[in-house]
Amino acid sequence: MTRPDDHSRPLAGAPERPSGGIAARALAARGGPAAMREANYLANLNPEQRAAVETTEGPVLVLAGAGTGKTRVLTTRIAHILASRLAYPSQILAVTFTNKAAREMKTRIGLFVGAEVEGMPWLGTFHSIGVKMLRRHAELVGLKTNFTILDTDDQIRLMKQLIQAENLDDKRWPARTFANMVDGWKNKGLKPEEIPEGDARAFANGKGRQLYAAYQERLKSLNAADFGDLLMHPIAIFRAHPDVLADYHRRFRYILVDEYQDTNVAQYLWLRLLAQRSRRTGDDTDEPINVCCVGDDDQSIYGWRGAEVDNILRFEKDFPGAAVIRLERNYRSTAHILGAASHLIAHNEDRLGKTLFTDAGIEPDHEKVEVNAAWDSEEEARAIGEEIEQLQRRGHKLNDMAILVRASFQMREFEDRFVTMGLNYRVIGGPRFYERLEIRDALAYFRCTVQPADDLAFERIVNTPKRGLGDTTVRLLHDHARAKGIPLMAAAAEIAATEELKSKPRRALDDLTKNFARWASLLANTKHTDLAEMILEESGYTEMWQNDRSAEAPGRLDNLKELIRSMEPYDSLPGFLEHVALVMDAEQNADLDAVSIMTLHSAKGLEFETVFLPGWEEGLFPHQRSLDEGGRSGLEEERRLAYVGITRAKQRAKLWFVSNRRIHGLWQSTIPSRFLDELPEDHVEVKEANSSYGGYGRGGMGGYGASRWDADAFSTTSYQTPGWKRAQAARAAETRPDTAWGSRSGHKERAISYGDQGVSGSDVRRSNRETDLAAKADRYARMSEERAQGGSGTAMPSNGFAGRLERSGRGVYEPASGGGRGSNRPPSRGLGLNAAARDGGPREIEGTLVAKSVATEESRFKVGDRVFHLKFGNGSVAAVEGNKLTIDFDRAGQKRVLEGFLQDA
DNA sequence: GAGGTGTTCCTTTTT
DNA sequence: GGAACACCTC
Repeated sequence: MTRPDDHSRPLAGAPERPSGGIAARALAARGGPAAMREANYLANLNPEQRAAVETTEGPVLVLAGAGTGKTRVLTTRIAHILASRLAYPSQILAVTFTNKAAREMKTRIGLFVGAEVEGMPWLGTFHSIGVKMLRRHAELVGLKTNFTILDTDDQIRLMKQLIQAENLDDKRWPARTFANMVDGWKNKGLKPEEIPEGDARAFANGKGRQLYAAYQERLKSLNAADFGDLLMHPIAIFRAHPDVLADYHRRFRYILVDEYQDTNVAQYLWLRLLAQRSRRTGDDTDEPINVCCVGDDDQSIYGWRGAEVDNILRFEKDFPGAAVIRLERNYRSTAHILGAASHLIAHNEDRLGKTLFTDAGIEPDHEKVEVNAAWDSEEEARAIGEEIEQLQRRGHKLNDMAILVRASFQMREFEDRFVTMGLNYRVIGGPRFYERLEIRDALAYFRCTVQPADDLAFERIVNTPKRGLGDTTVRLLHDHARAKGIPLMAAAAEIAATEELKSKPRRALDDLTKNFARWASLLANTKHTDLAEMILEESGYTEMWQNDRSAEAPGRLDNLKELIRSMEPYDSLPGFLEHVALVMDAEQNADLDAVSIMTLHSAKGLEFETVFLPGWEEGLFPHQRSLDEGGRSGLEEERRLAYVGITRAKQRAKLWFVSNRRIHGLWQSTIPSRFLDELPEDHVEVKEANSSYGGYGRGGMGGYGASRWDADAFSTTSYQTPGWKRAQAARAAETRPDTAWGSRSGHKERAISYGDQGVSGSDVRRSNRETDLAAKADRYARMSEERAQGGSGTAMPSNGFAGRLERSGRGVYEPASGGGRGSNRPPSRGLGLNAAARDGGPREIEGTLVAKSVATEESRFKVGDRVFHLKFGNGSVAAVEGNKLTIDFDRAGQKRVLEGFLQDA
């Protein structure tokens, strides 16, 4: 591993800027050398970090690799600015993406400078700072200062109304899809009149633009803003009102941005407006722009929601003369883990290039990155569960272990397993507290109390609990409200005072509106928690759940109590609601020792002693959809995700892949991820999948291969082990495309080709186990033979990338029976056909094509033949209909399967 | 208006 | 397989 010594080299050809020079001068001018000497917080920094902290003047880009002390640099930098009296706390704008990051920064700066953090009003997330600015200038975009912030759910309901108002089929044009589109536009900073023509046409027969504009109008009339607006509006304000912008220019002396690689266009525009100026202060000198962005292009994993890596790649152009500082000295992981991660990420082309290194050498007790194989996802969960217990027995804390999955459906298997085992776990980033139904209902009540004009909140709870105020009544309210230009609540009150409704709904409306009026009158002089409780009681909401017999009702009641409790720290109901709108997460209890389960995405920024990375299979990871929709850049983002995953580990990274996984309810055979191929041999140990042979399934814990985790088993296996060979063999089988996820075929083909392989009885997997295991060895042997004939399946790091990409471009899977065209068909043709069907063609065509190819063939099996099936083992043919066969399996019972999955026994 | 049944979808997710 | 949603019936 090389150790770059020029830690502040520019990105590309830009003149080197003397790092520290200006800073030193500034320091001398303002704080004097004494400030430097006293600054013992600098002593703990390495030279690169120190440069990042001390280069206070002018634009700075800090490329901070995983585990190189990014947060430390950011916080120390702020502390340094404060301690050196370069700026007051209120003159520093520091933005993060998540509340968690903001909180952490606040805490850590507090450790340096004490109470001064309280005075850092401009440290927060993009959105919270956006709200703050917007509340100050709301009238400039036609809002009132007390505008409400809509969450996604409100947003979708609103859009649905608009779509229906246009007489569009809201099934054909779902509000959710439209919400995503609008989100995407806002991420790009585009107003309705600015969206590309193509986008505008794409939705609702060309009504996209019109709907977007109508939506914005609706928001304005509701005095509401969605998340995107929290940045869009400030941008519009800055552009239209230079005086406002100039005011912020005067205010902020330093701007710091965390996770710069994740910024989207809107955030970028917002930042640039704030940061790009010749600062004209009273003394009329142009000072340089002191913007400091910290990020890691290798950890950019949010492209799919609008993040533009390009922002970080382009930093020097945007801010000429920028100092670029690379942090490459890693303090987190062992050399094996770093070696594996670095080698993997080196397969990406679009990167600024960093090489992580560690000062710690390779110690004998450092474990290599492990690659493990399992038969199916159940075994994977079981084996990982047992390994966790082993580690626990050796004294490791569960809190130090994490399972990082690509997709959340993978979590379930682990949860099931851990529940059975009695192993503590916590799921991070599951359904968020404030997104729960009962919480949202309760919040809607509070919103209506605080803000009677909040129509969306009103609609949400007008008939919850049931009050006999159904569609008819609500429509009447709408009409009345619209006709008179008043909010729903007011309309309700008016209508309740007339004879327009029958007595029952009229009475209900009257009660409801009077209740809200009464609660509102209590706002000023009642403790907010008491009031909240009162509202839930008196509205009948609590009672509704008390009377609910369903299993989740008690939990919901608990959540409501928790909600009231979480309001304690706030001083008013409105204050609490503002917080909730921006902070959707709730703290988890950290006292419990538990394994963390989370997605790779939510693992960014975290670290664990031991990290389990299951599901490294083609199609799942890299995810098929990323490949289909993102092409090469999609693949690269997946690879960055893999990089993020591995670099979460301090001591141990354990990768897993399985041969069979159930996807959308169907069992599918899978092949190891190409990313496994891209790992360097030196730092990786391929574990033997001895569960295939051990007494697995004979019940009892450790039933399969207790030796597996013995010290001996950790010894010198490598790429020559049976495990690796099997992996390669399985991969080689890809040349004859017989796996669903490995192919580029769309969903439709998969569903049809594999439809009959689904397991109908839930008992099958268990009863089938022994068969599976015997079959496994068999199957691998077959694969090896095929591999011998079919050329090398090896893809070594240097060339593996290109090879794999090409190979993934295959045609529709065709069952391998009767010498079908599947394997012989030229890839290009297959791909073209697929791509056309997938991208443009009507779905019907796609279905027909495939259905035809599957259905017209005659079976080569006849009743009575003995057959072998990968999942169900051996059996005999009971009936034949075209290529669909009914098989009496020896262990799995009778199944209907596609011929393509059968072989001669 | 409520409750039961059919249909469709299925990556990642913050604010 | 299963959740979420839409539609349909009583």
